[in-house]
Parts: sequence; C-alpha cells; structure tokens
Amino acid sequence: MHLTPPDMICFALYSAAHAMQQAYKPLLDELGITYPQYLVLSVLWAQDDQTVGAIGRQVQLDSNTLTPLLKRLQTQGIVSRERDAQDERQVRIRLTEKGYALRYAARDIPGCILDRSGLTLADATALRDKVTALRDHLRDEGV
Amino acid sequence: MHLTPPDMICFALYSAAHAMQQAYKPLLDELGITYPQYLVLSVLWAQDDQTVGAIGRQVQLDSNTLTPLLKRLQTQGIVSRERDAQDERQVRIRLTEKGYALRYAARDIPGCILDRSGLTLADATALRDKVTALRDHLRDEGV
DNA sequence: GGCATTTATATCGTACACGATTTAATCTTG
DNA sequence: CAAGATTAAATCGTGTACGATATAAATGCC
Repeated sequence: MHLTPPDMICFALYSAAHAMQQAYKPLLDELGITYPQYLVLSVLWAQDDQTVGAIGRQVQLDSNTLTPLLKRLQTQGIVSRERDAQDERQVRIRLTEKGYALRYAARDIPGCILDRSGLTLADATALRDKVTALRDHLRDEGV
Repeated sequence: MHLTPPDMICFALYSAAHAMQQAYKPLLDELGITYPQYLVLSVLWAQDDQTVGAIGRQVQLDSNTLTPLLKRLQTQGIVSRERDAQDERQVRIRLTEKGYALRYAARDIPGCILDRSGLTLADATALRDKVTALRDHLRDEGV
C-alpha cells in the first residue's frame, strides 16, 4: 500500500496553506505587501514596538527570515528598525504612519477571507483549533 | 476588533504545514531528499514515467518550481528527464533504480507521521477531508 | 573586573514558490 | 499547407524558509 499526495494529511495542509495565500494575494496586492509581511503587520497592529524575537515567536519565524522581510518593510516605509538603547542586542520594530494606515486599509480582509472559505465562523474556528492542536502536538514531539 | 495570527485559520494552516515539514525532516534527511521532493516521488512511486505537467497537477506546482526540483533529483541520480519522442514539448520523468529503492527506504514514513500527529487514522482522515474541502473551495472561488 | 557563556540579530547558502516572460513544438483554421 | 493560436517546459526575478555560522552585546561566575 502506498499513499499519494491527495491521501496525505500533510499535503492537505501544504496545499490548503498555499491556496489560502492565493486567496489573500489580490487583497494584499492592493496594499503592496506579501502574506508573511501581513502576518508580521498583524502582530504589530495588535501591539506596536516589538523586538524581532518577539515578533518571531508569534509568527514562528527566526531572524534569518525576519530580518530581510523587515528590511523590505522598512524600505517601503511601513516600519522602522532601531537598536534598543537599553539592550543593544535587540532591534525594536515600530509602525510608521504608513504602517498604521495599512491597518485601516486591511480592515475588511478577515471578513473577505471567511467569505471565500465557504465556512461559517463556528466551523472555521473549530477547524482552526483542530489544525492548531495538530501543529502544537507535532512541535512538542519534535523537542 | 483585530485578529492576530493565533486567531487566524490561515495562520493555523501556515504554521501546521511548516510543523509538518519539520516532522518529516529527520526522516527525509536520511534519504537525502526534501519534503517537496518527497511529494513528487510519491506521485512517481504510484505511477512511473509521467510528464512534468502531470506531476505538477498532482502536487499543485508549475514548471517554474518543478523544473529546478527535478533537475536536482536528476543530479542525485533519482530520476531521469527525457523529452517525449511523440511530443517534443513534453518531458517525461522516470524513476531510476535508486529512485525505486527510495520507495522501500521510505515505506515507514506515513506510519511515523501518523504516530507523531497524535491522531487516530479516522481523525486524521476526517481532518484531511475538511482541510481538502476548504482548499478546493478557496481554489474554485479564485477562478 | 575579566573571561566564558548565553542571547539577539544578522549573514550566507540552498531550496522552494510563483508571477511574468520566453522558447519551441503542436494544433487549428482558413 | 501556412499563419496564428495554444500548449509544455524552461528561464528570470523576487520573496520567503531554514540550517549553519558569525557577530556583538549582555550576563554569570570566579
């Protein structure tokens, strides 16, 4: 017996995650940002002025991915990057005016995506929790 | 009201897909292949001698991603790439001896992953189907 | 206080993803 | 049967991911 991608739960997650990014793409194109950049901004919209590490823990990315991504956001004038005066090892990321403005421009995205998913809020929440539980189980085993 | 990544179903999928890849990594490292390469090989193990396009439809990737990936598999002596004599536009991908051997070496991976997921087969299947349905709904809307 | 250890980012190399374009082969239609 | 349309791969450019390593600042411990 042999599994092909359509049978695999890993492939379901892999292809669904990509399809989700495609669903976001036209909405994010209007804002001039990518999907991982949107995740980072969502973190900053909830709480501004965070370190690279703090952001990374929330989006589950390390500095090797975040540093270039944040530099691109900085180039676009969306965030500022500045060494912390107290602890020079840390870099504090802050939203610019433009970064704040994007929050407003992005306000309808979650609703759009829920619509596009074809799920009720309750179903989406239930599925999210199942997928999150699977992720956390996989991550815990890995340690 | 504002959603942060932990609230988003897109982030659940995104981070679960990454966690899944991490769960596969130690197993695939032993075979010397990556996770997308494993997906492609799973397709070929089910049915050898397919075109780039046919493989792409199953793993949902286009030639811009597959061509370099297949070239790397060819460099490793795992597949061969040859223009179809009947239709020179197409490139036929075939498993080498080594490519076949990997199927045997990889035979325990699905069981390992199911174990690591902490789900029963029934739960995994149910979750897979829900996630697949979501993906297909997102993809259909996109057209 | 000075040196080893730890911590926070950054850098580098490799491998996806994917939009856009290119190239070459086949098909279609007049 | 020839010109245009279509199809299949490949190429190019940009942006993630991530392992491994580097760098520099802060901390711990004698």
